[in-house]
Parts: sequence; structure tokens; C-alpha cells
Amino acid sequence: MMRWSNYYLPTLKEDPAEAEVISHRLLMRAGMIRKLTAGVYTYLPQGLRCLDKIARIVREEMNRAGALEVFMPTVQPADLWKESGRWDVYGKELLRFQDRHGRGCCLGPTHEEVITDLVRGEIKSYRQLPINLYQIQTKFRDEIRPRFGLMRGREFIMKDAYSFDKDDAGADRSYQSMFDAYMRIFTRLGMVFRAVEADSGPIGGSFSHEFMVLASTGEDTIAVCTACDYAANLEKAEAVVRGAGDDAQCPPAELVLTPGRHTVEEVTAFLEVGPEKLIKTLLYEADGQAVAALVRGDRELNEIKFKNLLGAKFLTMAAPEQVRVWSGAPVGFAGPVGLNVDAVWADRELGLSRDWITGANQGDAHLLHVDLSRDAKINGYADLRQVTREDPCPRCGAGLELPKGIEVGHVFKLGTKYSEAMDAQYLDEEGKARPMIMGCFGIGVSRIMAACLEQNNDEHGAMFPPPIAPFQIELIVLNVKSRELMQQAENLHHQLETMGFEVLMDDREERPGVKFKDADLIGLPGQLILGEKGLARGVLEAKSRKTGQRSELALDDVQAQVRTWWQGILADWGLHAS
RNA sequence: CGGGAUGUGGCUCAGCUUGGUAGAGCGCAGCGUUCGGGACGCUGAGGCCGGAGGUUCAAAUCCUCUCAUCCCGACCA
Repeated sequence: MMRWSNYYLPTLKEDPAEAEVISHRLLMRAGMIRKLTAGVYTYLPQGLRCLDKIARIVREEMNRAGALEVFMPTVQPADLWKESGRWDVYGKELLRFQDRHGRGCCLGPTHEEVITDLVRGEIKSYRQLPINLYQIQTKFRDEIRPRFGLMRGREFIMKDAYSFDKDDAGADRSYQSMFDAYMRIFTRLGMVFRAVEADSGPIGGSFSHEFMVLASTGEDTIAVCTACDYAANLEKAEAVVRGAGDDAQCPPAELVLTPGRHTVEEVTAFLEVGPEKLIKTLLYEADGQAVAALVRGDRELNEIKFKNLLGAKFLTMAAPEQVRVWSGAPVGFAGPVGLNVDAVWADRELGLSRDWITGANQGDAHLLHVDLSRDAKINGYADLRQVTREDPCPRCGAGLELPKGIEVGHVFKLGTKYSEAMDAQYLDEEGKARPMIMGCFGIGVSRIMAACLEQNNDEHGAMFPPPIAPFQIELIVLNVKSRELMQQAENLHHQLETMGFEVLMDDREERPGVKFKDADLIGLPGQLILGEKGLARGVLEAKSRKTGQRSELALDDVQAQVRTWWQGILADWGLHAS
């Protein structure tokens, strides 16, 4: 039995100055979290209850899918990371430190190394496979810029699962099983979400899906087909080449002076042509190599696509000094003709025409009538650009929408990257040693709490979906000083708990207005209001936080009436009684 | 790491331009009146003005440095 007067639920009347997005504001105001330092938060009782609800659902579905729960350490030895090769690859996001003996350590941002190390010591035979181990644990990633409260913290809670299979087919089954589990999890959590194809790095294929909660404050953009079920992260979404090729002969290239015009807008305005006539030449350094990417003037390069195409570990935009060396001109005048780089890649779309405008690789000049096949050395044509709203769905050709999403889950087929690097092998039926095929599957447990509030709120406060609400019902006692009313309330509270409800009773000596405001703010799905006027008539008032709908329940038939009322609230959320 | 901003009772902020011994609202404690959508009155507690150094008779206020936080960008399986 929880009474507000004995609880620790500090609500805030005003928005904290530091909170920018709605979920952050509400988590603070509803007394669920408090910041300790940048990107690091304490969960107050109300926040912890919510977190536990989310974790419980995740656990249930993971267990149902046959995964086994473990609990790995947060502190990890550098040696393991050196073995996998990530000690040098993982950036400053990996918080490194030394223990008293000077041994390198880090706080785990993820646990591939630890789990691989665990499994390789124990699993030696194909008979022991497949296996899927998971944990719900605190991760630490020293983000350059933590922001938006729980949405992008440095310390956060994550469920991470790792599957080990003896062959590809098994790994695909593990993947599918996790995918299905994730669908169930996010459905049960009461969230509006999409599973989208995600960038899977050098592994390729569609072996990576992200689970995105749709919300305008999301940090990711996704491409969603308006007709079929195609959905992909913008990083991955394929740009379809449209329009007929133009094989008209291109006149000889011609140098034209464009003094001081270095942006696409400046150049095309000056030459009085549309930006789609121009080729943008973007210079990058990829693992020490100088490379150029060409896209149409009105397009954006998709760096992820480019990086994957090159198979590069690091891809950084060239500094102005490098641009000067490679192109022989200041930034803004680079072009593919005579460019001094190791490789030049063009977006597929550039194959459609043979008459382009490009930078001339000399200051204040551009070239007209550039035919890439005639005038430049192109290593190849590939899908390099960002998809736009004007592009068709790569599957069915219908239109695309580009909504924002919050990534709350990621399923990923790892392959043998870690098992090979760390020598996690088993003996197959023929006694041959083979690396295990791995998969990794993450869910941002604490982020879900924030994502949920991004999706479920109004001007009065939070609106928690019943499955993850800290309590299901708030019982508001209007006049605590009335002995009779309090007695009724205690009695009712007891009955509700007997019925299986989690109830927070607001028994504070506050004016009714304060309690109503707080109730809406903390957003428990059901509110039961017990006042003296109602009591005199033998009724209490019931309100659904989501719809705001009020009704009266007869006290002499409370249990049945509460049950029906609660069914209605579940229905408000599109849920069924469990 | 670049750009911008902000640090003043628990919270939200004013005061800084033009130096002169620190304010408001909310919250908190007490008393009284109120009591179905963040009441009102009175009384009271609570701040070495982020930190260090400097200028000055005198610094929240001016100068320098530093730390922290937030925003934009870059970055990020």
C-alpha cells in the first residue's frame, strides 16, 4: 500500500531550465529522475518503478524466446578490447582508466568482448549450440554531447543479448527469433513503432533492423513507404535512379571564371543554371587515402553509404589544407577532372547525363561540359546520396515519407567478427574447428522511458501506457481530515490491491487543485477521486488520464465497476486485459 | 573539438550596462482564514552571488584565468 505522504515523489511546478525536450521536462517534473552530472541520472522511486516494468516485459519476452539471463561486469579489462581490435578503433566514447596496478580498464559501452570471452571458455561443441545470453545492465558511453535527458545519456540502461550459432542458417533463425521477440516487446509496451532496415556496415544484406519509436523529437530520420511495408533508416534507404539517360554529345569542356563563388547556390546562380546541372565534389580522407565522392549539386552525400562502399574504418571530411593539396584550389572549386586523389566515386545518378558543370581544380573557376566518361577517371558508380521526400520507394515505387524516430532497439547479425578475432571456436560434426556465428540484440531500456513520454503527453503532463505506468491507479482523497472519507479510502485502497491493482493513494494534506494537477502531471493511467460530496451519494469519480473521460462508480458495487472502468482504460490504449 | 549562451537561497528568475554591504515568485516552517483544478494574509528560516586571481576605499556588478551546465554543429556498431 503506497501513500503519497510516505513516498518520495517530488513534483516540480515549473520546467527545469536545463530540460529541452518534453520527455526530459516531464521526467524531471513528475519526480522520476534527477540529474547527478552531465548525462548521468538518478532514478527516483517513481522512475525506477517504470524502469522495472519495462525491464520485466523485456525479460519475459526474452525468456520466452529462449534467451538466458546473465549479468556481466561494468568494468572490463583493456586486454579483451585489444584482442578484438576495438581498443584502438573505439573512440573517446569508451571511457578508459587504469587501476592501481596500471592495468588498462574501461567502462563497458557494450559487451561483445566479455560475452565472447565467457562463451569461448565453455562452449566447445556444436552440441552446445545455439545459445543466446542476455543481460539488463548499465552501460557507459562517454558521449561527446549527452542531451535530451534520458534520450542520450552517457550512463544508461540497456538490455543486450548475444546469440551464438554453429552455422549461418542457425544465426538467421536466432535473428528472426529476436526480431519476433522485439515485435512482441514493443507492442506490449504500448508504443507506436516501426521496425526499419538499418545500416549493417560491412556485413551488408538486410541483417540489421532498428526498432524506432515514431516521435518528432527523434534523432534519426527514417524512410517509410506510404504504400508497402518498406521502412529503412535514412542511412540505409536506397536512392532509386530515375529519369532517362541523356546520350547527347557533350561539347568540349570549357573553363569559366567564377570568382568568389564556392557554394553550389553561388555558382549556379552566377552561371544561371539549376543546381541539378552541377556536380558536387566532396573530398574525404578514408583510412589515410584521399577519396572523392561526386553527387549532384542538389543532393546530399550519404556518408554511411560512402564509408561502406569504401570498406573504410574511418571517414572524415578533408580539412581545407588537404583540399588545397588534392585539388590545387581552395574549398569550393574541386572537380573530378585531374583531381589528385586515390579514388573517385560517383553517385549512380551522374551516369544519366554526359554534360555536367564541375569545379576546375583551380581557384575561382569551374568547368562547363564535363563528360565524366570522357574527361575524368571514375572508379565506379554507386548509390551514394541521401534519399529525399521526392524519391520513390525502392520496393514498390510509391511515395516515401521521412518521419523522425527514436531508436529503442537494434537487432544485428554480427557474423564471425568477434568469434574470429577472439578465437571463439567449436568443433562441428566432423571434428573441425569453426568460429561461432554471432548476433547481437540491444534494447534501450531507459531510453524507452523517455521515448514513451515523447509519444504520450499533453499540456497537463505525462500519460503512461498501463503496462509501464509506475502505478496503475492514483486514488485521490480530497479531504484527508475527514475520518469517514479516509476510512473509505483505506478500504477502497485495500480492495483495489486485492484485485491486483497497483495503487498510489494521494493522502497529502493539500488542496484538491494541487492534487488534481499533480495527478495529471505524473500521468498514471487511471484516477479515482474520492470526495465527501460523492461519498454522500455513494459514488466516487473515475477518470481516464488518456482521454480525460470522467465517470461515476457506485461504491456499493466498486469492484465490478472498477473492473469495467479499467477495461475501458485499456481499450483507450488499444490494449486488452491480460 | 569549433560556435553561442548561462552560472545569484531547494526551483524559476531579476539585479550587472552606470561598483556602494543581495531581491521577487514558487517551495519550505509557524499561525489564522480557506478547501472539487496549482488559495489568501501575517510571521519566519534559508544565499561567503560557480571557483581563483586582479583592479578599487569598496566587486554579484569591471578585468584575467578556470570549472560546470545548456544549446547549435562536427562526432557517434
